[in-house]
Amino acid sequence: MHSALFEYINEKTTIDRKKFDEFAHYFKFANLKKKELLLKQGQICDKLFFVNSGCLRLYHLNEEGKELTRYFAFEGKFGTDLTSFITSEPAKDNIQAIEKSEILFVNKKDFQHLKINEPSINAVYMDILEMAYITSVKRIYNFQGEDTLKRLKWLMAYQPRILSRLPNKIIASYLGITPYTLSRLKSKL
Amino acid sequence: MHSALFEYINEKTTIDRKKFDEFAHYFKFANLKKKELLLKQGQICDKLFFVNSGCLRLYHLNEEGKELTRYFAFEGKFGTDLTSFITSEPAKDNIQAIEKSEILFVNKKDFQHLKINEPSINAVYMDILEMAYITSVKRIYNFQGEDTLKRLKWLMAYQPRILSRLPNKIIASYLGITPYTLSRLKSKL
DNA sequence: CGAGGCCTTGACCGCGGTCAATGCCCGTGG
DNA sequence: CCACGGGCATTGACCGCGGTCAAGGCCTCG
Repeated sequence: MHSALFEYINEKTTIDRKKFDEFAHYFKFANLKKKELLLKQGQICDKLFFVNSGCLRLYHLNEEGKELTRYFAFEGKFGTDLTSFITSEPAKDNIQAIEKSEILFVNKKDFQHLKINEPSINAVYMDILEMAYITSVKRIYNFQGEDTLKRLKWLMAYQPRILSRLPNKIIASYLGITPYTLSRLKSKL
Repeated sequence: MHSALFEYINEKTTIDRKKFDEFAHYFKFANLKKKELLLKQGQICDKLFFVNSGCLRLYHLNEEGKELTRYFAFEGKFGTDLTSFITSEPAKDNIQAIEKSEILFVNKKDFQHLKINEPSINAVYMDILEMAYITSVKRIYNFQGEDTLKRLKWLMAYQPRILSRLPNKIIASYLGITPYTLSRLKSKL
């Protein structure tokens, strides 16, 4: 149940299984139905989620009611509204299981305790932050001054899983375009 | 010369001046002329920069030769191509002093040494990362599905310094629009 | 005082959004 | 197991935002 998490941590830093088993119980298990919501925008996000199987997405509704997807977390990855987790301010995003999913989750309090007492967890948090930052910056490059066709091609090149696995409606909201435009782009290939 | 840096660190964590003075020499001083380049895109960024006075910007040229600004670092802030600093891959951005500036800079090697041996520096790095992440995510919200007028209004509300201090050409490249459009937007108020 | 860069404005145009219609797929219940 | 309904994908017609290009005025700096 916790082995994917162990592998994740063991990849980022060095930890033996015995040590891991001592604190693994802080990470609780949950089963999610398709489309189940883990967090609503406006709530404070005080948990980290680790995806065992399935897929989470972060999205929000803007003023016009348009749905905008910001991030996907697939199996073997962490996902959360990090901004809210860091600042304890209301989250801008909803967190939703796109597919039937199995996850582990940990409280912010427990996690901070671990961060101080377990060097491996501190290293993992640093890594989560660094990767989250790098991913965000890539998206900025992609949005700033690139047309929709380039954005789609970038997605094809670097995140093909998203294209093959998720419905067009959600892909479009991730690219910041309408499903109509995405459909036309794909026909141009 | 190092007092602004001391204040920065002292704000994020607790440190006494004596301790600070022991390692402050790792942060070297430099004087920059207006428009001077600190880093060219394609080089590996192995330094952190702290702005004592003036202003740095990060920007790159895309395939069509259009200039896109990603970030500004004003006095009292750190600025660097964090992605390249973290991964040691070639930087996507140029780093340039927009105005005559005074900065401190520290090598990645020295900084990593400090990060391990000085808890305050470790805390500062964590804070730099968290703030950089949060700032990036805000820009994503702003680019994804918002029109140019909203982007400008957001800038007026949250980063008025940029508007009052920097030339329109650079502001436009930060917003991902042309100077022509920015000019028209401003006339609409 | 001259030259070059920046800001502004007008004319034009094309990309991408909106709206409507159609067809397809898939899940659900009889 | 089949029939139905609703959501998703596609496509056409239309339009408006924002980009491009050209021209003119102003300010700055050499």
